[in-house]
Amino acid sequence: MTPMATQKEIARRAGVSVSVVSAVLNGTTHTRMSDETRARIEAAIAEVGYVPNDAARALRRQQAGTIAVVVEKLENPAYKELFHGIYEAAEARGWAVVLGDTVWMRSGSHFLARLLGRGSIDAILLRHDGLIDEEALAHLRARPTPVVLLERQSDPQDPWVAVDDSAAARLATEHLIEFGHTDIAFVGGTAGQPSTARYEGYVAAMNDARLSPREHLFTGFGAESGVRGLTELRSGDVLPTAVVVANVMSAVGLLAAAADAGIDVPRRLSVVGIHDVEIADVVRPSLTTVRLPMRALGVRAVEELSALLSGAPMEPGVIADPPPQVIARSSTAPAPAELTSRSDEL
Amino acid sequence: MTPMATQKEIARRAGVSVSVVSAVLNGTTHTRMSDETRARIEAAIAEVGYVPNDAARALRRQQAGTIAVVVEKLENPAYKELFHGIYEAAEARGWAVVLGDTVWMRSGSHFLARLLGRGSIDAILLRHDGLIDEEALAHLRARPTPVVLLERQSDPQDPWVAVDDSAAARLATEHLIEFGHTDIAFVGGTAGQPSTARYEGYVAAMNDARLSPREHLFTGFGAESGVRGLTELRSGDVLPTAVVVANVMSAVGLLAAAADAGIDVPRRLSVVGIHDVEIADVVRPSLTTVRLPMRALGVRAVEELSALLSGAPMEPGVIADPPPQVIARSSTAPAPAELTSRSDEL
DNA sequence: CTGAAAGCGCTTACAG
DNA sequence: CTGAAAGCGCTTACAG
Repeated sequence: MTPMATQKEIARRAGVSVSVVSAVLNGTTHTRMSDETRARIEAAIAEVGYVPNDAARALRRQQAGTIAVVVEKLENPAYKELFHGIYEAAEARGWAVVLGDTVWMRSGSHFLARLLGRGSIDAILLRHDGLIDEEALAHLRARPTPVVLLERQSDPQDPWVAVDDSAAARLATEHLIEFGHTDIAFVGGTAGQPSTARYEGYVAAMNDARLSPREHLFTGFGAESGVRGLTELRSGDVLPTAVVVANVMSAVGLLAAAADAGIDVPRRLSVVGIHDVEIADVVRPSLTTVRLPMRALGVRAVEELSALLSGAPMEPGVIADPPPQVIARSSTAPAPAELTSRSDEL
Repeated sequence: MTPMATQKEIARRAGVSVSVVSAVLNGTTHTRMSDETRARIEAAIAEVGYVPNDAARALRRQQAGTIAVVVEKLENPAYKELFHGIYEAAEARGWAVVLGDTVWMRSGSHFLARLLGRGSIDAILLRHDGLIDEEALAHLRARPTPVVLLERQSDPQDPWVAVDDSAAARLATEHLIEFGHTDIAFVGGTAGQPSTARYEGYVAAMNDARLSPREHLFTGFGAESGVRGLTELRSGDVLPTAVVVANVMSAVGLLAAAADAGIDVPRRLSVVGIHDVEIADVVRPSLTTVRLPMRALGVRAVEELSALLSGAPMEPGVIADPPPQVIARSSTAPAPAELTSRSDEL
């Protein structure tokens, strides 16, 4: 096995020109050749253990066959299904997928350079919750590399696809309302998509039920955010009987904080998290969540990218099918009777 | 801004040859030139918004400046720090990092092709727990692309670095022994690294304390594995008073199963998980863990890769500094007195 | 049915 | 101080 064999070497061994070697490798041109020639070439290919040079191929074809997926907080378990969907759809189209975290995209990083440069990445799928710096975003927009955003954009200068965050929060809220809750809070996220869309869904559900929505408590992401969320709720006049948490890890953090504070979930406080992930099923009490079609989001995103690359951009939009779905577990229950009637007490 | 400007276009605008353009871009050759020329070229570069073509560069330089990191179960929270360490060390050496999951590496995938091919990936960091198929591994080994394994190898034909899994499990076990436990089980993982190393550490600690180790319960990974682990433990004659779990998510799953079964953690059963991740602090009872230097592992792995690429391979080995460390939380407590003396009861 | 040649965009000896 | 040229490994019209 010759480590670095090229088509030239194969051509030499098989006594043909590189054109023919390339032809048997790609099957695009020179399709007609004698079986004997083809066999000789295939033997030589196997003999040297040929692997193509992707850089040369990318340069010549003017496309790398690779797309990048960049998300904020790679460790977010909600991305598991998203990645799977993206991977499957990309493979089906002949693309390799590479992943990265938005924190790697800081100005001047080699990672960013690879995204901005041409030749090694054909397109980018980007999901962020507002923590990415504007400079990096501006860099991206200034490049010809297509970028599809995995979140709703009010100003659709960038193509985007998104799950229905608003509907998800609406469902979560309605689930609580059906349980008789009237004082429901909304906690978590930052000012920006997708948190804002979720808050809007919550407000809509509250308004529909003629209930007063509370202010959006921007506590950020992660378990710590849930802990802070409960602290803020307890520092108010009245502790609500239920809370919608913008993010599943925050919801788990809020659950822990409630346990530590001796607040009984779900009897005194019901909790719903957005995004159904494994951990929701594993904490105690188990967490009621809203399942969002993250896998379908990944598939749609790749389709959008594909359309974009072929010059036929699709309508940006929200994934309607499958719709978000409440997964009821043990963290939600009917509102405590004594509180819904009088609405006081800590 | 001309979307696809090349050095040729810049040279034309500045009235120089591409050699000089390349020189100001890279600063390697043609270092002496008139300030006026340099200024004119820099102006042209800014004017067209030049970005290099990475494929052309990679082809010419015969290196891509990108390393791939492939792990099993991307969603494992223990990787968060590992990725961070790898990223920092790689950036410092001028490499971009791309991530992928081992399940993407199945034969014939475009992702695998990109790893196997030359030109776009200079080297690979690979971590797996035995779930990767041998065929993919054989493919990798047959290529000249350097691979560093992020786990201990008994047969060091591949370079490797690893955290001290054995010491971690030993510490976990000793922590329980200090609490007076004598009947301690070991649950989780598969037959293979790093689970085996952890089991060995457990056995060593038990032997040192003249206690009888139990059999390794191979239940796999993830929360489900912990649930199965508890089921198996309960189906035995005697439920141990403590358990070391090979994997932190499995430990959380075991905690949930214990709660559901009405087994009091930590008063009836103490639980320790390997790997300190955020979730350990957020479940209730919070989970005692052993913290492993995953960030240092990432840094060392990149150093090893760097040495390998420069033809001076380092000694493979275990990261001794910082050493593993027990993070005591609420899932471990002194052994129940009535059980350590009589050792029966369910 | 097969080969010679151009060219993707870059870097780097080499010549002047 | 600057330019012309070769060549990295591939694909693809084009010619025969």
